[in-house]
Amino acid sequence: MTFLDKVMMENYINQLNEAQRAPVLQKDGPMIVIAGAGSGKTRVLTLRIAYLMHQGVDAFNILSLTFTNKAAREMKSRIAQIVGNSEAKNLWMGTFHSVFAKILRAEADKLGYPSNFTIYDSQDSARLISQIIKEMQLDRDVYKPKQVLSRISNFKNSLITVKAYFENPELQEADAMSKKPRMGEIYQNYVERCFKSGAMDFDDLLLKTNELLTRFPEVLMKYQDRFRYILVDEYQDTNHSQYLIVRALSDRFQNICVVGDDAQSIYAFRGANINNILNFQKDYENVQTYRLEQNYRSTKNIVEAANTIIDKNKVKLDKVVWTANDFGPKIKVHRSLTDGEEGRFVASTIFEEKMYNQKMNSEFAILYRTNAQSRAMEDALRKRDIPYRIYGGLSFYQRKEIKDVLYYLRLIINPKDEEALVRVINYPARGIGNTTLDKLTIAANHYKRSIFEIMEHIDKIDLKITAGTRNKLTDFVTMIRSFQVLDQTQDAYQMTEHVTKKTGLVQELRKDASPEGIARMENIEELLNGIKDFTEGQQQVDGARGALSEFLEDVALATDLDNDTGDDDRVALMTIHLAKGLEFPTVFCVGMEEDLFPSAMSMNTRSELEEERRLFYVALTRAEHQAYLTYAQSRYRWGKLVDSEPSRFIEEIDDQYLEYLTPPDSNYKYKPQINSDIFGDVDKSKLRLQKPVAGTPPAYLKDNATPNLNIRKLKAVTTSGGNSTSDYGLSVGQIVMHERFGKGEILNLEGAGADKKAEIRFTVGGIKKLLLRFAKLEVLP
DNA sequence: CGCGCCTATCTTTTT
DNA sequence: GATAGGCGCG
Repeated sequence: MTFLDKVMMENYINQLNEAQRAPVLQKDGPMIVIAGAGSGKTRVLTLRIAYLMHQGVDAFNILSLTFTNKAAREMKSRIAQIVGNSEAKNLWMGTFHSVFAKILRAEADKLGYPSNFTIYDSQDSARLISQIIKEMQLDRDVYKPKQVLSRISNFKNSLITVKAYFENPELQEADAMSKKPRMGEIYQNYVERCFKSGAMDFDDLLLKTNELLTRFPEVLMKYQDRFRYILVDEYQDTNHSQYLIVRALSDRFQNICVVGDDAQSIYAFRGANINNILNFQKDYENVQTYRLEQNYRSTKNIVEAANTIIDKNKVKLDKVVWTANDFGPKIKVHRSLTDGEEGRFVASTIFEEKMYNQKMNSEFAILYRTNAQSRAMEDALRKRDIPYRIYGGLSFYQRKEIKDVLYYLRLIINPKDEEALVRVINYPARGIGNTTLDKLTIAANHYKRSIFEIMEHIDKIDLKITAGTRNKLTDFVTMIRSFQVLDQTQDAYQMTEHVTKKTGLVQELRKDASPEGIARMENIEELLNGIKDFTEGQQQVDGARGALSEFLEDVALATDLDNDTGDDDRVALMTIHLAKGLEFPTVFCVGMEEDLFPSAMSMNTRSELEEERRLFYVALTRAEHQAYLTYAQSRYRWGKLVDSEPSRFIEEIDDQYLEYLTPPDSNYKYKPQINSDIFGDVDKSKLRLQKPVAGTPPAYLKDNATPNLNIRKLKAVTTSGGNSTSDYGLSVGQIVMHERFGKGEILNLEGAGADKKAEIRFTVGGIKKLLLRFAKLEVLP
């Protein structure tokens, strides 16, 4: 450590404010940093790691878990600037999934997995579940593949293995009550099939890590000793499985630093448990708590408006975010007639800002609740010739033609990968149809082998497959085998080029001369270019030769955000979820409508609604200078024009922070419809959105109820509409059944009449507060 | 066995 | 409005 280094380090630390400095300087022991939006937490994490290294901690002993791989890369390069690249390289940094996938590959044999195991994406999992349901001849309307998958995912994230499931009568009872008595069998089949295919799904990466650390104490010791300092970013979004991994690894040295913001917890739907952050102080001894409350990102107007939103939530940590920045312009609210018009408003606003104020495209972000909303925005931006980039949604790697290539590559690395095999065995068509595939699948299940292994021994098993077809199967096996030989010596780029040619994929695509077909061909070219870049990049790293397996690992866990080079000037379009952690001078939050945001699926319980509200908080706090909230009176959903009402979130912001660009909605839900004055002058009092009055009937009971009433709403009305004053016949201690959450015990009842709520502890999913008006509960004896 | 047409369902968010 | 799966015909 030279004198110069020391001065530099001190210089960096002196640039921090007092609140930021404290967690950087505390070297040992458990600590939690509650970091408000825009409070510079990335700086704190970066400097904390740099300072640890400065104090002599070996980079190999530091594990830093981030939310995206991009965040990890950026942090690493910032640290490299301070401590030098050769040291920073040795840091363990990445998402939970990528870090533990790496560890699982190293230890795979202990769990009976091959080290080249495939990582199934959600699509693979869904297809497999769907296939299993079909094989078991179950009713697809009762056993909805997506629902089944999400239940299995919940099991895994709560560490409920198949064995644990069958040892737990309550879980089985809950599934039986919801008319899915064979859930356990599906779960078992799914797990077996994944194992047989040498595949782990996303949840397995965490579940199997837990299994590894519990079953093999010597392995746990090894990694405890390796990761003497652990840092976890976005701790509020960790699920139970991740929580246990962190606890186990940090147990020996207790040098654990978690950073998060309960107000930005938006991943409960995938098992994230906000209690992990709320209860951190109880989990370790002598926890130091730090609060970063000064926002450096946004204007006073935005920070204060956001505070008023989050104040509406009941569950939160004590924290007040403030800023010394200017007040800035008010949040602009805009209403339009249709989603198309909304798009045109956004596009022309961006156009004018660029024209008159010399703004760059990259200064704008358009954020929405659902991916489907991007289309209207895209159309409008294209018409104005405004370059944009969509993040997430149907990402590049999910395009059909790209996946076809990737499935071939996956099969080469792991021929047991059944999802890959099924996808490519007859594409391009080579005369191996469904009948043959069914026979192979049955044999594979019977012999508990992979389909590929059955195909290798096709001559020794009598499957009533004709000689002609048998030859075709053998040809296919030979082709894949030849690829595997090549893979020993060639890099990912050479392999992919070879595979696309030899399999006939390229020839197949060339046949299609339509614009779409040409676009598909261009996508393949782009994929090849991407792989070339990757390969060349890898070959700069020691110990890597840019092999195919390295590329696939990268692809499986890459997010769209990870591939953002950020070097071209484009407007960013993405879901609010994806926008977390990012910031933009101007943010358009579009589709601010009831049933869309908050989502119709998330209004059943207070906790769901609070999560939506936190999501809105995240959206608003992405803006540095100017935020727009826009909504449409009707929009295309499922190809049909549907009426909509402005989001309750708009009215939850105090008017002093808002500027209405259009008169408020004359078709607003609590007011009678007046068609004449949409564009007319309106008096000042009308410029306020009306607050709902207690006792106002729910929107779906009004006379001109929209025709898109979904089943859930109808049921809610019929079961509870007439008896809003009754006590629902419930009492504390009763065991009840909920159609979505399963079995639970009533812990507490509060409120009265239409507002009566029950606090229920569910066997799966934990404690939830439900509004009895909506929750359909069945009392169990 | 392959292809094309029909339909149902999807839309909440993602590693 | 897109896509995946089912079904029927050649």
